Amino acid sequence: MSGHSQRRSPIRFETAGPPAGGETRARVGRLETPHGVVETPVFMPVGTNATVKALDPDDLREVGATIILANTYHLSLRPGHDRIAGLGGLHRFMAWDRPILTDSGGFQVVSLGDLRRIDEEGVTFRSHLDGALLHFSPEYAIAVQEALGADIAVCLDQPVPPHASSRAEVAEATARTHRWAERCLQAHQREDQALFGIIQGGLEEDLRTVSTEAIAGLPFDGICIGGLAGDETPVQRRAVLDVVVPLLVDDPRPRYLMGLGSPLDLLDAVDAGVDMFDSVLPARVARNGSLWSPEGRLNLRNARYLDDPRPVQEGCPCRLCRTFSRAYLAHLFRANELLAHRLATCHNLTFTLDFMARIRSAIRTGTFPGLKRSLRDSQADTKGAETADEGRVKSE
RNA sequence: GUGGCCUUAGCUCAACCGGCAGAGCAUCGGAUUGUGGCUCCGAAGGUUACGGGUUCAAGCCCCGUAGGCCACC
Repeated sequence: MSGHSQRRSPIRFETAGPPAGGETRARVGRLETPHGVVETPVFMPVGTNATVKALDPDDLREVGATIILANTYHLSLRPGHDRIAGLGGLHRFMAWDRPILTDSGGFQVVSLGDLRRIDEEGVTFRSHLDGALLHFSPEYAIAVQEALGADIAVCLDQPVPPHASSRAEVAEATARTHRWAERCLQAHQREDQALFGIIQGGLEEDLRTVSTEAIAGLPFDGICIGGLAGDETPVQRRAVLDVVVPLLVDDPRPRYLMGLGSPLDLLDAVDAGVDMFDSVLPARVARNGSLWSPEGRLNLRNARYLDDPRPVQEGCPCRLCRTFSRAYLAHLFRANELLAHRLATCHNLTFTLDFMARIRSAIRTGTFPGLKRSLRDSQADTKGAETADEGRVKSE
């Protein structure tokens, strides 16, 4: 461990910690990276294939994205990390000059299905593109990410779906994740790229404790909390965060909960003390016709919107709401038009990033607990808007 | 005008020798959390063109009517 204790971090993170013993652990921060500053808590849109699906970089800036996530696994297969490196690196390749974080491919190992074998050396699995047998090791995941050249790389880990795994399996995957974390640190060379380690441990309190201490004990630039945003309940997730975050309370590094994206989930995790998030959720549901608003969720494929001249969300500054009606968007979805994807994605990302901006503002002014209570009581999250309306009517 | 074939869910079509009328698409609703890019799940939808007949039982067999297609005149 002493071998890498000399690492100089290419990022700086300043945070104003909340008063100890207060009502919330929510905090704001300022993350300086080689490609710019990121205000936290932050939501990172996911751009798997070096594109946030349906959007271009102008759209991304317009929706308020300050940092995005791209995917090591996918880009290594296509177009290939060496090709991207030869073309000047990921930032230049995709024409996005702001910060990027690359995921390690660990998640794909569990999400891409059955044909995989995990041993101490790494993961053997089949390409989702052509079925070719491939191998990912911690060292290879780092090499790929160094070639891509994102501002932040993360370790190859072994996430475990809590409900499909025994305690012994979670313990084994967690211990292996720690060993791989050390190998990733040893392998990582680029001085202009940060490296985050990943905590595992499933839903087991003691394993989460062990994992937090193991990862926080290594000289990473940030701490990821993995293995959540899956099939656990919000209560179970919060219980894990209430184990992990207090152990990091004096740790100056950013905390990144991988995979979380629904507004109420984000709110609760910020409250628990998390700084960074990513998720495919707002973009994916947008492409399937679900539009988020303060009143709840609108399914634009529903017949009720076919004659609705109002914008999806009154007063929303996004490309969709400032120009087009619900009726028009409903038509685009039914006609399977590509523009529906772009407009809906712009809206949901605007909504999500604006939501995070409101959270940051509330934290700064000390009103976050009130914001949290009012949002939670309104139960407006991403459930159906009409359902929420009916609930209100019934309660009167 | 004559002959042949046809008419089943909104659409395109299945349904063995007469034995509980189905599918795809469309419609309606739901899902989606470190992305395998038009996905997944569910629901509704029928006087089988119409009127008779035979039969324990008819989408299916018989008669008639209406409509459609093809060929011939």
